[in-house]
Order: sequence, then structure tokens, then C-alpha cells
Amino acid sequence: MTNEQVSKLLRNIAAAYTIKNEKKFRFQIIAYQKASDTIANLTSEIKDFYYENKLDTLPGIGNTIRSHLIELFKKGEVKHFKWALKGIPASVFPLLEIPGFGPKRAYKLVKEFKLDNPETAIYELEKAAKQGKIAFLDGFGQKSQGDILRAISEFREGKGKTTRMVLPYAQEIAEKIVDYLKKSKFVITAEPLGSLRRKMATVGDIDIAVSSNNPQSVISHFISYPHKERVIEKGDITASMLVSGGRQIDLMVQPPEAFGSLLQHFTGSKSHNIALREYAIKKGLSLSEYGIKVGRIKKLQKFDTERKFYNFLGMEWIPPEIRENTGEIELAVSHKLPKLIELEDIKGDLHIHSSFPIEPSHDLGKNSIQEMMTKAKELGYEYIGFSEHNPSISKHESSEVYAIISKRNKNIEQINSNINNVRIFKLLEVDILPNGSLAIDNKCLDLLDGAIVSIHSLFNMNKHTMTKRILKGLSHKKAKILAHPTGRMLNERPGYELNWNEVFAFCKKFNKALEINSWPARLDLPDDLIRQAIQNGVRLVINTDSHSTAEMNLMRYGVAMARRGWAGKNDILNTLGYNHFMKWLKGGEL
DNA sequence: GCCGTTTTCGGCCCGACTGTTTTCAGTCG
Repeated sequence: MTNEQVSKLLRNIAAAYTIKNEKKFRFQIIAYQKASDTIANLTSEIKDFYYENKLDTLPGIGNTIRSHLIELFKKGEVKHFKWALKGIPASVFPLLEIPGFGPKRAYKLVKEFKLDNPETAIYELEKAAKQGKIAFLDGFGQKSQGDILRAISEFREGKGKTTRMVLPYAQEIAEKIVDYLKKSKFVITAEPLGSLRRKMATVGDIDIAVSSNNPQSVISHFISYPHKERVIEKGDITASMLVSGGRQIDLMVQPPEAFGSLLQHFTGSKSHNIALREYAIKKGLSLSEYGIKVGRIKKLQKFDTERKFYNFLGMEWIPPEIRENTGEIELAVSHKLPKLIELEDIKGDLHIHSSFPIEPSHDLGKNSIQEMMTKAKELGYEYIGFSEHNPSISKHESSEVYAIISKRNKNIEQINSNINNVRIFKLLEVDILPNGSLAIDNKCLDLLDGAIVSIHSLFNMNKHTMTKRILKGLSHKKAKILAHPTGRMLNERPGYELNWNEVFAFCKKFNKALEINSWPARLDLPDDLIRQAIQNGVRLVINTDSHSTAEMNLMRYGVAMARRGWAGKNDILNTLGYNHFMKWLKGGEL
């Protein structure tokens, strides 16, 4: 079962409780929703947490829900869930997927129109709305009947938050809106917040905060955006709209003297904010986007900066990337937050595909070795590693492979002696074949400073076999880095299954590194596996996997993932100077 | 049902907005 399926199941249990008796089950509802959110936001598989006996490390999953999940993975169904769902028509649940439908309204509509087939429930409801039957129901009217029709059609077209964007794409849209907002003289500052500011690998909707003394003017400017498709809602301090392409933008406005609390509120995450507010309650404080209410008199204290807001609570400012309620609040209170890695700490990029005609097994780069070098210098790097795909072994004899690699090395050496500022590592990205051996032989591997190894074929092996395959590939003394370790492609395919405990233990024991690949559709390792790797004493390398000079700028996304995984400078090997890195590459301890 | 810097019992975030209401319920983040 995928995370999405498990998360949805728990959300449905919460919905069933809501329909049955919202008051009686109030706290169960909150608990199931919380657990559902936790699983929805995981970037590695919930099933792996079950396999590795780590379900209880997840926030919001306690003894009861954990035992239900164990039952679910063992038997494929849960006795208690069956009980909870009893009496709730199955047609309610597909309706919950549509924005604007909650448990109560979905249940009411399903009952009224006797929608007994979940497959056709949405279609039948649409039909009823078109016939004008909904407007007559208690609690509904002409307006809500029209809203339902529109919600169904937008849902079908995948508009709103139904599909998530990769990070750079979301950033691009946000920048356009921010530029537009700043054209208003009433806008003092405008900043993208939410999951975009937290640098999640994918972003659902775009949240923007504005500081202004005239919120009404800002909101009317916002909803006049030229690429607007539809205004979803518009109030005194917030507004939401769909822009062309169907993306949802949420706006929130506060005056400058309260902008700090707005930044905090609108950055989230939801679970971080809830935990922070629960912490504040114990100190007699109440938090919101307006500020902090103090004591019995409820005097509102305002904050112009976010740092002051956190400091007032007696804690350090918390970097947005780790605001996920996974221990950051406790550490901020004791002033023991780790110092996270910065882009400026990176001294080189080890995964670069040049256009040198290496006749590779996979895609070739677009720019020459020289051009990539110039770009590296521009980025202030101390070194760079060329790691084209190994020459195709189906098209070449071993001796030919040897000759091609030798030729590339000569080419590199020539350039290296011309440009002293940037040093070069002679690497290759070598395929791990299905049987676990490396694609090129020892003689060829000896030509290299080291090899980056990776999987590019037969992704659907079972967990045990894939783990064995990868560890065999990594066990070669030249194999030092495992590239894009999960093989996931965001919005395209999940990663292959691996036994991460084994992988981590192996890497630590034999001094191998895992790559954090910065390519926006990969961002692989995912953040929570980065954190686990670090906890297991495994070192990491952040690479861009560039196939052109422009792509070398993507390093910041890999760094963002590392920060989300709580990585400090010392956890990342390419923050080392050239000599230290070479020493590690050659098999030395650090 | 979860959770622990007063607690293994007794609490549980806070507010915006819309539509159908005539003081609020439902949904959302």
C-alpha cells in the first residue's frame, strides 16, 4: 500500500467518526486526521517504517493506530476500521476528494440522492445538480448548487491542489505573482511562504504573505491579476484564486508591525504550528497570525520579525526547512538546534556529465569539459568531478571502453594543467548491472579516482534482491558514491524498494557515501532518508547530475533537501577541501 | 486516540471565509 492509500484510509476513518458522532469522537477525529497528515507528508514509504519497526517514531501515531497499521500490513484489513466504517455508504469517500466537500455535506448528499455506487457517485451528483435538485435541500441553495457543479468540473480537470508541482516550477509561479504584487504602492513586502518556503520537494498551492497598512487595496490588486482564472474567496485579510494552469494562490496580509507573526503562521507546517501553540498554551500564551496573546487579560503582543516571535516564546529561531514537528521545537527551547548546511559551504560538484564523446550507455551532456570548468569557476568551486555514464558495453569491447576512458582522462588532464583554480576528479557514473556487478571491468575502473554507481535498469526487483544488487555494486573498492539512491522520479514513478537499515550499516562500515541528487524531479535522497542516514552515521554528497552548465545552478535544491534532512556541514563530504576529499575518495578515513 | 519541562490522567491550536442562517455550520489551512 502506498502512503497516499494509507493516509486516505485514515482520513476516511476520521470522516466516518465525524458522520457518526462528531462530539463523541471529537478527539479520535483529530487523532486520525493527524496520523493521516503525518503519513501524507512522509517522503519515504510508511511500509518501510512498518518493516523496520519504526512506526512509533512518527508524530501522531501512538499505540492504537500503530497496532491498526500493523494489522493492515499483515492482513490487508483492520477489524476496527471495518467497525468504524460500518453504516457509512462507500459513496461518501470519493466525494471527499473534491475541494469544498467535507464529511457532513458529502453524507447528506449521498443519503438524499441514494448514491449507492461509489464508482458513479460523482457523476450522479452532478446530474442532480444540473437538474436543480440540490438547491431545494435544507442547508443548500442556488449558490451552493452552482459551486458544487464547478467544484466537480475543476476536480476533473485537476485544478487547485489535486496535483503537486516540483519545487522550481512553484518558485517560478510565485516569483511572477510577487513581482506583480510589488507593483502596488500599498505593498511593503511580499514573500512566498508555506511548503515553498520550507522547500518541500513538491508544492501543492502557493502561499504568499504581504506586509501592508492597506489590506483591502492589496487584496483588490491581487484579484485583478492578469492571469487570474477565478477568485475562490476574498475577505478582509485573505484571498485565494486560481491562476492560468489551474494553480491555486493563497494570499494573506498583515501590517508591518505584525508581519513576523504572519511569516510564522503562514510558513507552517500545520503540525509545527499546532505543536508550537500547544507548547505556548502551557505558558499561558495564545499564538496566531496576529501575534501572541499574553495572560488572562489577553493583551496582544505584536512582532515585526519572525525571530522576535520565536524568541518571545523562549526559543531559538527555527529554520523553515525543519518546521515539521519532528523534534525541532524541543531543541529550539534548549537552544540546541543544529547548524544546517548552507549553499556557500559547498566546495565542488562531483556528478557532472560533459559532452565528451564517451559513447555512453545513457544520455550525454550538452556542454564541453572546458565549459563546465568555466561554470565551476564562476560558482566559486574548488573542484569538480566529471562523471559521464560509462561507455556502452553492448556496443564496445572492453579494450575499446578502456581506450575511450583513457582518452577522456587525457582531455581532462590537458585542461587541468591550463586552469589551476579548479581541480578535477576523474570519475564515471557506472551502472550497477542486475546481477550486482559493475558495468566496466577492473582495468577500466583503475583509470578512475573513483566511481559513482547507480541503477538504471530493472527497477521492479523485490526489496531483498535490489538491496543485494546495490550493496554488491557498492562493495567494489572504486565505488564510493551511490547516485540517486531511491531511483524515484517525482510525479512519475516511486523509487525501488530497499532495506535502508542494511544500506546505512554497509555505507558506514565501508565508508561509502549516498548522493543527494539536486535534479528537481529527483531530489533523491528524500529528506527523511537523509535524516536517517545521518543518524546512522552515513556521509552524504550533494550533486547536481548536470547535463549542461545551466543545470549546475540547481545545487541549491540539493542543499535545501539536506537542510530538510537536518544535515550540517560535517555530514556533507563535498564541503571538504580538495585534499581531504581526495583522501576520502582513495579510501582514507577522515 | 495522542502525549508528557507541573501530568501515565486529563488535557487537546486558532482563525478566515462562505452560504444559508438570523447567530451558525461547514470547510479549509
